[in-house]
Amino acid sequence: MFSKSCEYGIRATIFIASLCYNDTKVGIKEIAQEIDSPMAFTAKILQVLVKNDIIKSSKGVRGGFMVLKEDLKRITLSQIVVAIDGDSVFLRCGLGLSNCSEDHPCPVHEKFKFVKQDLAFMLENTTLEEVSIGIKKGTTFLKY
Amino acid sequence: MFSKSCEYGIRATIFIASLCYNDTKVGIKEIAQEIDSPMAFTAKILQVLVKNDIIKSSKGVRGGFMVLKEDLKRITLSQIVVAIDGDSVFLRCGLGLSNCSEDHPCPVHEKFKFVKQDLAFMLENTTLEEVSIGIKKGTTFLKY
DNA sequence: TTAATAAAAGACATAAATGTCTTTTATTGA
DNA sequence: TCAATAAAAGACATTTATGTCTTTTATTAA
Ligand code: FES
Ligand code: FES
Repeated sequence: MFSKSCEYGIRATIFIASLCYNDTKVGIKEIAQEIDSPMAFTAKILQVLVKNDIIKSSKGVRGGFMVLKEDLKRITLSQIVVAIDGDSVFLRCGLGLSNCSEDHPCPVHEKFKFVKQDLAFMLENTTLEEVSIGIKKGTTFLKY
Repeated sequence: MFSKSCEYGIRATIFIASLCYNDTKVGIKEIAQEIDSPMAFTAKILQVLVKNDIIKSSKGVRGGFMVLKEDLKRITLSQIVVAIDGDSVFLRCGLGLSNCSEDHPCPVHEKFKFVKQDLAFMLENTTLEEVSIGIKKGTTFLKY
């Protein structure tokens, strides 16, 4: 469904968000531990998320990553996915034709249309707040 | 969504199926042309589909690939996908956790569940017959 | 029975995704 | 001002997916 990069990116963002209630910044080492991901690789992905205004970062002593409390309702899964993997998951032809359109449909176009719409709708309407609550409460998990 | 292999595999199978009404076998060269795919690579994928009883093949003069008419209703997109990519698209955790379960859900488990179910249902209930009709009639396309 | 044919099989090549390491830059607190 | 810290940046390494080429095997028709 998503690339590894995207999976790590979502997991990292949710973890960082789950800590934002106490305004704590968190370092890449702890993030990688908590989501069980390769540290250096995850760091690269976080750079993209920072550039896309999804998470904030600060360098130096007491630096780290954080999500702004006011962003919890604004940021959706869709924004994270698009930042890392692009919009191909929703828009691409399911059979790999160069462009997916009603004018030149592949044999599964009508069927895939709904699945892709559902996925897009779900991602666009799922906020960071919603998915980070479970982590804070301990009812959902980010590793194993 | 699917791997390139799987995309080519589905397209090839649909094309072969669209010809099965006149019991014509078709060679790899023509298949690759009609679905605009790399010929040698596509040949490899077709080997897998033959092994999985999705298409038939015969070697030598007047040999080629075909789909049995009686298989048109039996074969579903799901079978093709599983043969090539496995069942990870339906079963894997959307965030890459090692196993997706109600007992140890990731933060998007409840949301993804429905999307994955819908996809699985669609693929399991879409027959080769259904998707090859459009190709025969010329209302759907396998390339560009 | 042989030559032509076409898929199967396997070795090899290339590109893309994933992952690691080192150096640089910015920040902070002593 | 300086040393310590941590992210950013960039070069590099490894693995996986994608794609190609050659040889082998099976089939057919002459
Ligand atoms: S053309 Fe293939 S999904 Fe739209
Ligand atoms: S545990 Fe992640 S989708 Fe089920």
